[in-house]
Amino acid sequence: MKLDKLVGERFKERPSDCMVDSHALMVRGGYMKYVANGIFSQYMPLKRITRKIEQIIREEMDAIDGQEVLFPVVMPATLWQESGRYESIGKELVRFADRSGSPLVLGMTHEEAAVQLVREYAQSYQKYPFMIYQIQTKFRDEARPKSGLIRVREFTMKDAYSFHTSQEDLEQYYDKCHKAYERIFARAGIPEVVSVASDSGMMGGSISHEFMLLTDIGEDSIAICSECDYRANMEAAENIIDYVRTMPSEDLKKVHTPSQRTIEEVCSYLGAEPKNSCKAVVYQRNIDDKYIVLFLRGDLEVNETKLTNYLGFDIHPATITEDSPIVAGFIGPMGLEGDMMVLYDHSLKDMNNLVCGANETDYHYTGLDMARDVKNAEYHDFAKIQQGGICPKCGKHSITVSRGIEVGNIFQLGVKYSKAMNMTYIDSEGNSQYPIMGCYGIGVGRLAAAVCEVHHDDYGPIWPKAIAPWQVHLCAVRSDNEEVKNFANNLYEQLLAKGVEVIYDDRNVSAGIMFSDADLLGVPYRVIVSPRNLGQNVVEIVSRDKTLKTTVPMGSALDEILKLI
RNA sequence: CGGGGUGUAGCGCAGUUUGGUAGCGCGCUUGGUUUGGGACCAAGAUGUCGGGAGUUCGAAUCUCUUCACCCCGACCA
Repeated sequence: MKLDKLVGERFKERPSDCMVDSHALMVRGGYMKYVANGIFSQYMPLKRITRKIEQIIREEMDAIDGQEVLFPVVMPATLWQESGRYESIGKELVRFADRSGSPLVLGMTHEEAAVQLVREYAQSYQKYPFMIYQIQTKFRDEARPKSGLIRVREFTMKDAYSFHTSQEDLEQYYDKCHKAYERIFARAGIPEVVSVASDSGMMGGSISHEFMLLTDIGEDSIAICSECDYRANMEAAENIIDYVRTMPSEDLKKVHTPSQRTIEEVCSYLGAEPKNSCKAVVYQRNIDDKYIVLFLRGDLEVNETKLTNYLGFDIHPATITEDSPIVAGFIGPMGLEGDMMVLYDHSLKDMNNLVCGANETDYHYTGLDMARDVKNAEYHDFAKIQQGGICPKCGKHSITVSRGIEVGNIFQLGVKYSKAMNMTYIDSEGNSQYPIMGCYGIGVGRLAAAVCEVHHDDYGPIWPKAIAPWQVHLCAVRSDNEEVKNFANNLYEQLLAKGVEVIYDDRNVSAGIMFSDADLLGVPYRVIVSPRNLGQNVVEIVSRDKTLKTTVPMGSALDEILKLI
C-alpha cells in the first residue's frame, strides 16, 4: 500500500472533544471518523487491525471446538418475546417496525437467535455439548457513548454460545473458554488482562467473569486482593454505599457498635423474618469457624455449590445458639438461582472495612430492590469493599481498587434461555431436559482501542506485531533523489513479493511529516531509505517502540527485514 | 433522564461583554525555494457564524425557541 493513496487524514492537533488518548490518536491518525453519537466509520488502518483481532479470536474459538455461524442483525420481536426480554430490556434495545407493521429489533446480543438456531437440531443428548459463535455488528442504544471506541452504540462483537447437558460439563467448558480468552488477549498484545468475578446483570445466570484491562480511563472499578487471587467488580458495592448515605444517623449509630450478634438480633435489625417472609439459613465457614447467615426470600433454596464458588471458601450447614458469634451474614436471595448479595462481618472493629458482593439473577428484581424491601438499610453500610479494605476471601487488609476496561466477558447462563424458549432434549434415561448454556463475548473495536490505550506514546499508537495494520513502514526520504527512489521502489516490490505487509511512503515531503505520519500509524518497523543512508551504503531500521535502531547494508536490507518480522 | 459546558472554513480557535464589511494558525490549490522530526516566500479557494423565529436601519454579537456534541451523574447483554 502506498501511503499517498491511503484514504483518511492524519493531522497534528488533538481534537478538542477527545477525552482519552486512544480516541484522540485514532482520529488524528486517520483510523476512524465520527458519523453520529457512538457511531463511527473505520478507515483502512483500523479495519486491518480489527480484521487481525477477529482472526485471532476465530483461531482460538475454533481451537475449543467453536463453530462460526452468523445470526441476523434484525430479528422479529416475537423471538425476543419468547425469552421475555422484549419487555424487560429498556431503551438500549432498538425496536422498530417493517413496512407491514411487524415489530422488529436490532440485535444487541444473540441468546434468542442462538437458541432459535439449534433447538430443533439438538433434541438428543448425543448432540451435546457444542458451541456456536459469530463475529458481527451489534447495536445498543447506549444512554451515554463516550471515549471513542471504548463505549459506542454500534460495534463489532464476537459472541459465543455453548450448550451442555450438565452443570459440570458447562463448568469444564467455561474454564476452557476462560483459558482461550487469556490466549486471545495475550496474542493481541495485552497479556496483562485479568479476569474478575462480576455481576451478571441482565444476562441472568450466576457465575460470570469479566476480562479487564487495568487502566485509569476504564469505566469499571475493580477490587483486587494483593494477597490472594480474589478479584471482583465493584459495581454492586457502589450501589449499596450510595443508598446508605440516605440513612438516618440514629440507625447508623446502632449498627456501628461492633459486637457479637445472635440470629435474633440480626433478624430484628433486618426486620426480615416477620415482615418479608424471609427465612434464615446458617452456614459455618470451614476455615475459621465463622458463621454465615443467609436470608432467603419466600421458598427459595440455597445452592451450596454456587454459594461456595461465590464466597471462595468452603461452608457447611450449621446451627447457632443464643450466644454463638455471628461474624458474617448475607442478605440474600432474590431471583431465580438463589444467589446472595450482601456480606457483612460483625467481627470487624472498623466498620469501614467490610466486604460484599452482589449477583443479580433477575432483571426484574435486583439486589438493590431487595435491599430496599428489607427496609433496614443499616446493613448496607457493611457492603463496602474499599481501598485498603479487607479481602472477603483471605481476610487480609489487602484490597486495592483499580479502574479497568472490560474487553470481554463470560457467563454461565444456566437454563434461563432454554427454559424460557422451550428448548429441550431427551437425556439417556429418556427424560426431557433443558440444556444448560454459557455465553462468551469480546468487543472487537473496544479491544483495539484498549490496546491503543495502553500501548502508545505522545506521537501515536505502538501496535503489537500481531494486530498491527502493517508490519513494515517504508520511508523514502527525498524521493526526488533518483537513487533513493529506485532503491526504495525496488525494496517495496521485493517486500510485496515476499508477502510482507508494507506501507510505502514515497511522497516528496519533509522527513518530519513523514516520520510523524509513521508514528501515527504505529507500524512496528520503520525502514528509512535516504540519500544520507545510501551514501553510506546502508538503510536504517527503527522499531516503533524504540527498542531497535540500526543500520544494515543496502544489499542485505531485504533479508534483515524478513528476519525481524 | 438530571446538572454543567460548547457550537464561527476540513482541524484548532479569536471575535459576543459594549450590535456596524467574517478573522487568525494549521491544512488545501498554484508557482518557486527547501529537505533527517510537522520548513519558507508569493498568489489563491473554502463560511446557511448549528437551525428557526423575533428586536433593530443593521445581528456571529441582544431575546425566545430548537437541534447537535462534550463532561459529571443516573443507566448499561
